[in-house]
Formats: sequence, C-alpha cells, structure tokens
Amino acid sequence: MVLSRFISGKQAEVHAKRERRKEARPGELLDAALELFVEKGFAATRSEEVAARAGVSKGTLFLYFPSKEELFKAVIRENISGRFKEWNEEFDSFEGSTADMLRYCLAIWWERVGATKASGITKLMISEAQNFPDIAAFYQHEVVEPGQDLMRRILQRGVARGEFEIPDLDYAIYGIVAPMVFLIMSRHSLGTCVPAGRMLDPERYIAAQVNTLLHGLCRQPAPSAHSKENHKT
Amino acid sequence: MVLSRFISGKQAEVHAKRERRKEARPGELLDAALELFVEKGFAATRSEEVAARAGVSKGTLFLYFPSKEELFKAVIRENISGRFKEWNEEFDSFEGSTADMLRYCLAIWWERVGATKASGITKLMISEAQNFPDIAAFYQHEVVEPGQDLMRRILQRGVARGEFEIPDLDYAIYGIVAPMVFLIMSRHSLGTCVPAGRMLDPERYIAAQVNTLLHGLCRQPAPSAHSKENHKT
Amino acid sequence: MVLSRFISGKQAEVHAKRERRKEARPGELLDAALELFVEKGFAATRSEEVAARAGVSKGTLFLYFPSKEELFKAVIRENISGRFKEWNEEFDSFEGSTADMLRYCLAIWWERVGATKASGITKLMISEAQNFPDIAAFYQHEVVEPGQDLMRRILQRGVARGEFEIPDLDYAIYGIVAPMVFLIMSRHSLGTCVPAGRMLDPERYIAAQVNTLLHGLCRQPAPSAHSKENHKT
Amino acid sequence: MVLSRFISGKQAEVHAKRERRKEARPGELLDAALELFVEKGFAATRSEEVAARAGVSKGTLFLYFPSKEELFKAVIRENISGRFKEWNEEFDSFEGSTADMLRYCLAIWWERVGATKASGITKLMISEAQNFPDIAAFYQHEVVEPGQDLMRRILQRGVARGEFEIPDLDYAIYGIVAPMVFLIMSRHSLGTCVPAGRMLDPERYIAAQVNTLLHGLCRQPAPSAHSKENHKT
DNA sequence: AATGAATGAGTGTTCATTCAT
DNA sequence: GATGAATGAACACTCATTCAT
Repeated sequence: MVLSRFISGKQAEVHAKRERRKEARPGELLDAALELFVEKGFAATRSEEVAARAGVSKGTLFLYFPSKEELFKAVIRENISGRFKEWNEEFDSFEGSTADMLRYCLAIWWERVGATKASGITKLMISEAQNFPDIAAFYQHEVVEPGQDLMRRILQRGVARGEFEIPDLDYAIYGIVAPMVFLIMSRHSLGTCVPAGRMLDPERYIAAQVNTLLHGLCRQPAPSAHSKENHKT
Repeated sequence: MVLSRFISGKQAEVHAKRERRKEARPGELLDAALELFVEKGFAATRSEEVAARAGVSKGTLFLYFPSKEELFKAVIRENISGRFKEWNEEFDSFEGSTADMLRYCLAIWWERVGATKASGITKLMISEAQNFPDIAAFYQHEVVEPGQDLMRRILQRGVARGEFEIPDLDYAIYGIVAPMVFLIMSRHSLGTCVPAGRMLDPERYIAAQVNTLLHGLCRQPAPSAHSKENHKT
Repeated sequence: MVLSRFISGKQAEVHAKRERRKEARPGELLDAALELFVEKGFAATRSEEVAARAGVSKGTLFLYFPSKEELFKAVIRENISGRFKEWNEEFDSFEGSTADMLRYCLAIWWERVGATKASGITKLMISEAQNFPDIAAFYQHEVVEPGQDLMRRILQRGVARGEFEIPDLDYAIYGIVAPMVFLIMSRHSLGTCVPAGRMLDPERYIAAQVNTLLHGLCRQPAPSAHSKENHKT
Repeated sequence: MVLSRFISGKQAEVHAKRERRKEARPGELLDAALELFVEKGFAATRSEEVAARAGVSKGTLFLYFPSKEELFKAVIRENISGRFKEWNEEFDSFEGSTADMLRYCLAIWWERVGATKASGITKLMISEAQNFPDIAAFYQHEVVEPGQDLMRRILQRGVARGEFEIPDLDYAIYGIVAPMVFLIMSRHSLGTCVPAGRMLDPERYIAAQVNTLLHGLCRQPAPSAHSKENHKT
C-alpha cells in the first residue's frame, strides 16, 4: 500500500511534470522562435534550430504549429498584447505634470517592453513586414496605432494643460516613438557589433531623449519664476 | 575611305554599346539586389529574382559576383559612399546659425540619401547585421561612426557658439539620428502597409522633428528680443 | 506479464528492424557509390543515382555523408581494410615451397579481393588519384606499400631458400603486381566491352601468369632429378 | 612599289603565320584535351580549361569540335595510330632470337608510345571506357587486338623456333601486356603521388620484367653449353 | 575566324514537412 | 504525444554551348 502509493505518487508526479511540460511546449517554442527570428531573420532560421532551442525534436514543432509560417504568425500574435487598454487607464488616472507623465511612460515602457523579449517583435516586424503583409497590417492596427494614439493623447494633454506647445501634433508623436524604436534596433542589431563598452546605456539614453524632447537643444531664455518644469524636476 | 570609316564607326558604336552593357551590368545587378534584399530580406531573395529584375539570366549574375553572399557584400560596399569627407567640408564652411545648419543637413540628407535607394542599406544592415558581422562592423565604422561624428560636431558648434545647451552631448546625437532611421524604416517596412494617405510626408516629418529637436515640446517663456533663433527663421 | 512481454518483444523487433535499416544505410550507400564511381567515374556519377541505387532518396544520402566528396573518401576508407597484417601472418606460417606460396597467395587474393567489389577501388584510385591526392597518398601508404612489401617478402623467402634467382628484386615484385592490376582493369573497364566469350577467365589467367612468372617463357634445359619445383606441382 | 611589296610581304607572312596557327589549332586543342582528360578525367575537365591550355578562347574550341564529347572522341581517334602494320613488317624482317625481339619490341614501344603523350590514351580509355562504349570498342579493335596479335605472333615465333615453351599461349601474352599497362598507369596516376625518388625507372622496370618474363623467378638448373639465351645476352 | 558575354539545363545541397515507429 | 529517419521541392551554383560582335 505504502509502496503502491509511493509508486502512484511518483507516477502522478511524473505525469504532472509531463503535463506541465506539454502545456509549456507551445510557449517554449514561441520563445525560441522569437529569439531566433530576431537574431537571424525568419528565412535564415531553420525549423530544427527552433525545436532544438526549445529542447524538443523537429517533429514536435510541427505537432504544435502546422508550418513555419504559422509559427511566425503565432510568435507575433502571442507577443502583441493588448496592453494598451491598461495603459490608457493609467493615463487617465495620472495626476502629475505631462512632462513627468512622459518620463514615467518611457520608463515603464522600457521596463515592460524595451528590456524584454517583446522588443524583438518590433525588429521582427520591421524586417519581415513585406513578407507577411497581413501580419503587418494586424501589428499596425494592434500595436502601432494604439501606441501612437497613446502618444497623441499624452501630447494633447500637455497642450490642453498649457504645458506643451506643439505646432504639428500628428507628427510630433514620432519624436517619442522614433527614439524608442531606435533603441530597440540598436540593441537587436547593429549595436551588438560595437565593443561592449560602447553599447547604449538604456537609462541614460532615455533620459537624454526625454530631455531633448521636452526642452529642445536651443538654449532657453532665463525661465520666469513660475515655470512648471523647473519646480518638478 | 568613307565606307571604311563608316564601317569602323558602326563597329565602334556597336562595340561601345556592348561595352556599355557589360560595364553597366554589375550596377544593374547591385541595384536589383538592393531593392530585393530590402524588400524581402537576404535569405528570402532568390538569386534568380535578382537576375530577372536586372534583366539577365541566372548564370549572368554569377559571372559578376561569385556568390550570393559576395553580392550582398558588394551591395553594401557599393552604397556606402565616403560622402562624409565632403559633408564635413560643407560643415566647416557653413556660416549661418547652427539651427539652420541642422535644418540644412537634414534637408540634404533627405535629398541625397533618405529619398534614394541608398536608404535601403540602413534597413538591410539592421535586418542582416547578425548574419554578416564583418559587414556590420565595416558599416559601423564607415557609416555609423562618421555620421555620429558629424552630428556631434554640429551639436558642439551649437554649444560653442552659445546657441545650444546640451547636458549629455554624446547621447543627444541620437535625437537627430533616431528620427532619420525611423523615417527610413517607415518607408521601407511597416509604413508601406498603411493606406497611402497615411504614409509619412517626409518634408513635414523632418520639419516637425527639427522643430521638436530645437525647441522641445515644453512651452517656452516669451523670448527676449535678442533671441537668435527668432531672427533667422 | 506474458502480454507485456509480447508487446515489448514486438516493439523490440520493430525497433530492431528500423535500427537495422538505419545502420545498414551507410553501407548500402557506400556499396552503391563504389559501383557507380567505378563504372562511370566520380564526376560523372550523380548523387541522386547513388541514392537511387541504394534505394533511398537524394536527401537521405546527405543525411549520412555531408558531401559527395566525403562520400568518395568514405568509399575508399571503407574498402581499404588492413588485411595485410593477417596476410603477413599467413606468410610466416606457410610451410610449402615459395612457388606454392605464390600460387596460394594469388588464389586467395582473387577470392578475397579480385573477385569482390573491393577490386573496384583499384580502378577508382587509378582514375581519380590526381583529383584526390590526399586519398591517393593514403591508399599508397595503406594498400600499395604493404602489398608490395608482402610481395617482396615472398620473393626474398624464395631467394633465401634457394628456390628463386632474382637479379633485381625491388623491380621483380611488379611481375606479380602488374598482372593482378591488369586483371582488375580488364574486368572493370575495357574488358567489359569485348564479347562475353572473350572475357578473361580469371583462374586460367592467374594460372598462366604464375606459370610464366615462375618458369619464364624460355624453354628450359632438362631439369635435373632433384629440382624442387617438379616434385611439388 | 617597294613599299607595297614590303607590306604585302609582311601581310603574307602574317597571313602565313595565321594559317599555320589556324591549321595547328585542332592539334593544339587535341593535345591540351588529352593532357587534361588524362590528368583529371573527362567529366572533371572543363572545356574552358582545354581552350585555355591551347591558348585560345572558349568559343574557338567549339569552332573545331561540335561538343565536348566529340572532342573526346577526336582525342582518342587522333592518338590511335595504325602503327601496327609497320610494326608487323618490322616483325617479319627481324632476324635475331625471339628473346632479343621481345627486348627490342618493348624498347621501341617505350620510346614511341610509353614515354610519349600517346600513353595517356591508355589511361584515358581505361577510365572512360564505360562512358564511351563505342569508342572503347573501336579502341579494342584498333589497338588492343592488333597489339595482342603482335604479341601472339612473337610468342608463336619463339615456340616455332624452339626457343620458347608456352603451355597457354593465348593467356601468356598478358605477361607482356600487363607490365606495360601497369607502367603507364603508374606514370599517369598513383605513381605521381609517391616521392620523386621512388618513381619507377622505366628502363630498369622494363629490363626487370623482360628478364622475369624470359627466365622466370625459379632458379634454373645449370644451363647446357648451347643455350641460346646465354650466348646472346 | 575568333571572341567572350550570355544562357539555362543540370547538379550538389538544404530544409520544411511527413510519418512509421 | 514524441521522435527522427526519410522525403523531395527548392535553391545556389556550374559549365557546355550559343551567338552577337
């Protein structure tokens, strides 16, 4: 009895572990695929490599994804989270200056996206958009547009509160987006070829970009006493 | 006599036409390859397609380039012009305000690089850097660093002349570089998937970025009468 | 218990069959390759033919050998058995006359090499030596030299025992080697083009060569009563 | 007048040289082809190499030979001389001992065939017989059979004159043929891979083979006073 | 006649995908 | 469900052959 319980306990445990592995499989494969697609490009990545990195055999990959192309699509879908609703809510409840909000946004973005594997998606989409137009359209709709909308709302808030002065608001948003995209590209591509010491320091990079973004390069006349910015920072 | 001259003239002409074709071939192939590599990626582009777009047969491609990989390298090399010396000279002789200089720089960059086929190189390098590390290092050395050096000199000029105020100069240069890279990426990748009317208008885009770059988003206190910027623009 | 044993027995059997096929593959491919390389030459043999003759698809060939050239090298290596040690031992323990020894040697050479697929290697090496100099050197060292050493030992034994009289021993060995090589060439090459009835009969061929080798063409003076040779044969 | 004669003289001279070259072309091409086919095999030799070694362009080769295969056939045909009639006549008028005749024959063969480019044909035929069966049959008929007939006539002469004693005459001829073929193979193939000092010395090789051929390896009883051989050599 | 640029059928090799185990 | 041996379509690259000059 004790023995049998031990045995069945062991079996159950094994079974459970297997189940866990089984359920984890697709995720592990998607992670492996994301990494490799980002590193080497979709076409240059072999299915077998993906399987190997996920610790399974070639055949198993095709058990979960009917083709390499479907794997690609799944990689994108999996990593395109609809986080924007949540962020929009944070936006609504934010109470500080819009400059602070922008700083906060970028810091959070770095923490939750830029520094994570998810940032690889951006590089992947940029590299493969032309080969997967439907996915690109989906990404455009699900990620790019909501992202830009959020940026626009931030800027509009700044303008509405008299903090910002923006002649061309629709295009000003790229002043925020471009540095983030550039940072990702740097970390996933050319930046990896420079000597380690000269790689971009993300925090410093973001700080510098926010500073330029808010105040510009031009020397500003001596601020009057009630300038909001100077109080806050 | 006349006849013989006519004949040799004709032969020379024909010969010249052939010669011209032969000499033009590599360029035509490089152009075709650049286009296709940018569109579809290196691995996903078939040699035969490159040849077909250049109007020759598969075999002819290999008459001029010993392998697809050498073709890739030649595409990069061909399009990495050492234009920076020339630009540095223009820099030295520029006499206006540094803000104007920046505007001028971006305008001619757009005209000479951004709007041309050469801009595809940037997308190509970003997509393939990991697969061609030696080429990436070369590009880093020949294009990225000189470009960043030029940006740094511009910013330093602005600071030296008391026009700019820049806390972190080394990282501020990305405020100029990132928007340009983003513009290129947009035009060669995801941007091509949005409805035609919503594609970025480059002039407007550059104007907006320069404006943000110079003055920032934050509303500035009423400028005093002798502000340089307002005189010039 | 019985059932489980039956099942595992069946599985083991099936597995074994698969294993056997998998393990047999390289050998089947090497055999097919040897045949075709001998028949048509290395360059003129298509990889797909080799695969087809081994009963597998083109791709499978490359599962076992990374390239056609490696296949060639494997074919040679596989068939260059270090049989010479064994033969040298037989040599040491042989007790009859050296003439008998020579007859015996050629007979078993025919049986174990000449009549088998292994003889194709000689033709192959002769045809391809210049294109695969490293393999040729290996063959020279592993086959040619040991073979010639063995011949030399036989002749030396004959001389030492007063049976043979050989003015130029180093070159006399070719009197044995040349007819064997010729026989192989005949069977693998030109000889296959003559009408079936006129193909060399190997036993008769070997007998005739041994006879000439031992006694020469010239009519010999009536042998004295104690001549060894005449007793034995 | 003088001038014009000079010119036309010069032109004629140039023309003559051209003519000579033009007429020499096919021969130069055949020589180049023979060398390369022998060295590398038919399939592994590129047409362009042949042309290059003959000092002409690729196109010119096809001006003289409609295809690579026809070139091969021409190479063989060109080098299969019907020298056997002439040799048969020498045979009829030879007056010495048959042993001397054999020595003379092999010496002449070495001088006129073995040491010349023509010997490459043998290697070529052995390598390619299976791929060019009609050529092989032709070679068999034009070279192999006449050669063997000549050998047979020599042996028959020896037997008829009471000089030779040959149990199996039809197969005894290979005792002469095989060493010659072996010598050729050695010089064109594996032999080229051994250190220079260990290459076969043809004269010594032939002498050794003839000696074995005539007297065999076995020590012969003391010859009686009237043995022909001992007088002559 | 001679050239050599151009061709495209042919071959070695890869790799996504299948399927028997 | 998992495996990995097997497949064959696809692709890089070669080279005999053509033909405009």
